[in-house]
Amino acid sequence: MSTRATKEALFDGFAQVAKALSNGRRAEIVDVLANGERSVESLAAEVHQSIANTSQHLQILKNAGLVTPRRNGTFVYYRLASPDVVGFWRALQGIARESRGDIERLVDEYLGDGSDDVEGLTKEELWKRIKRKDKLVVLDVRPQEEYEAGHLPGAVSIPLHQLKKRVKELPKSKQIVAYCRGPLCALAPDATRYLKSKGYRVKRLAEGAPDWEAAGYPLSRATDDK
Amino acid sequence: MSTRATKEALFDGFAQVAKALSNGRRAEIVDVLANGERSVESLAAEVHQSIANTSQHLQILKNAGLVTPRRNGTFVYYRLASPDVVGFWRALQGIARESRGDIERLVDEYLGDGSDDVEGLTKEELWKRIKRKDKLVVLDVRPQEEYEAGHLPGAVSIPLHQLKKRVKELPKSKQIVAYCRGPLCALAPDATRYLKSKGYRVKRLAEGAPDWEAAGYPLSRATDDK
DNA sequence: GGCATTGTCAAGTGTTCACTTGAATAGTAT
DNA sequence: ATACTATTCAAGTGAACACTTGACAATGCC
Repeated sequence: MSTRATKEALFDGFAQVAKALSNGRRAEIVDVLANGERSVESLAAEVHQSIANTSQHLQILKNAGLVTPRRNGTFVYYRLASPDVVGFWRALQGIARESRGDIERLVDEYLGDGSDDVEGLTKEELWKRIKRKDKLVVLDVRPQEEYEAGHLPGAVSIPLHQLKKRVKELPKSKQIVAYCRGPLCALAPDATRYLKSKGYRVKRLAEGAPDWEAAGYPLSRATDDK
Repeated sequence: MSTRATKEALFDGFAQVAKALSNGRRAEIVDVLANGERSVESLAAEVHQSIANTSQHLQILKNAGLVTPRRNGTFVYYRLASPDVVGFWRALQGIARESRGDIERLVDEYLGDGSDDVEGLTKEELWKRIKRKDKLVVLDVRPQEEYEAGHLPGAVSIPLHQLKKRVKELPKSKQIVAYCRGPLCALAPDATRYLKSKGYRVKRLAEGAPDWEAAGYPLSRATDDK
C-alpha cells in the first residue's frame, strides 16, 4: 500500500493512455472515429498509412482503452470506447491551442484562416431554425460513411470532393449551412469558401456532428432524408 | 491550405502535448505541480529521479506548453502554465480509470483500498462547516512546501512523515478532517488510517487542494493559520 | 473444397526516448 | 576574482517506437 512501486505503476498507467494519443496519426484516427465507426481499410486511407501500420496503431489505441473493434464479415470496424473519449480529445486540442502559439498558427493555416469571411452560426441558432422549419439547406460535407453513421436532422450529404460536380443540386435561393467534423476540420471551411465564390448564400456551423450530439441535440441515421 | 502536410503538422502538434504526459514520471511531476510551484531539486526528490533527468523532463513539459519556469537566485521554480492543465490532467485520470480495469485496481491498491472505513466528506459540506466555525481541525498532510503554496482556510500542517512524532498536537476531542493532493493521493488515506487506529475522530476530504481551488473555494497562503 | 479479401502478427531497420555521467552556465556568497 | 550552488547541456547506451515487408488467420463466395 502506497509503496513507490505501486505509485509508479499507477502513473505509468495514466501515461499509457496519454501515449496512445502521443502520435499524430493516432490522434487523427481518434478524430475521425469521433464521427462514427470505420473499417481499418477506410481509416488507413484517411490517415495515408498502410493497412498494417494502421492496424498496429489501432491495437495501441485499443490497449489504452480508447477504441473497441467489432467484426462484421471480413471487415473489422473500430469505434471510440466511450463518448468521454471525444471530450478528452477536445480537451487536449483546447490545451494545445491555448498554450502554444505555433499550434494556433497551424490551425489558421489549416482552416484557410482569416481570408474567409463566411458567417458563422451557433448550434443553438441552427437548432432553432431547424425546429421552426426555416427554409434552409443543412449541408454535410463529410465522407459518405460519416454521414451515414449519423448526421444533423434533415441534412443533405455532398462529400467535399464531390462538391464541384454536384454543386448544381443546391438551390441558390435558400440559405445553406455547411458543417463537418468539428471546429478543427477543414472540410466545411473549404466548402463554404467555394460556395461563396459561386454566389451561394452560405453560412457555417463552427462545430461538427460529434459536438452537436454531445450538446444533446439529435442526430439522424436515416439513409436519405432530404 | 488544408494540405495533407499542414494537417499532419497540426495533429503532430496535438500529439506532442499528449506525449508530454506519456511518461509516468512526467505525469507525477504535473500532479505535484498542481499543488503549487516547486524547484527542480525538490521535484527530483519527489519522483525519485536524478536532477539532470528531472530537468530534462521539465524541458519537455515546458516545450509542450504545460509548465513554465521562474528563476529566483540560483533556484528555478516550475509551475503549471495554466489552471486548465489541472483540468486536463484530471480528465486524463478519469478516462484512464474508466476505460481500464487494471488501473482502477492499481488505484485501490495504492490508496490502501477497501479496508479503510474512514468516513468521507464533500467539499461543500466542509466549506459549510468551516464557514459556521464548527469545532473541527482541518489537517493538511502534504509536504510543507505545498501547504505554504496554498492550503484550506484554517488548515493545520502536519506532513505525513511527521505525523507519528507530532500526533499529540491533535486534540482527541475535536473532529479531524484530513486532506492532501486529490482523490488519487495516498497521503490523507494513510493519515486517516493511522489516526483512526489511534482513536481519533477523523474524516477525509476526498478531493485535494487543487480541486478545492478549482471549485471556487478560497485557499489561504498565510504562513501559519492555526 | 479452393480462393479472394480483410485484418493481424512477426521480424527487421532507422529513429526517438529515458536515463546516466560529466562538463558548462548562471547566480550568490566570500 | 574565487569558491560554491542549482540547473542545464552534451554525449553515450540500451530500450521502445514507427514504419515496412511478408507470412498467417478469419471470413465469405464460388
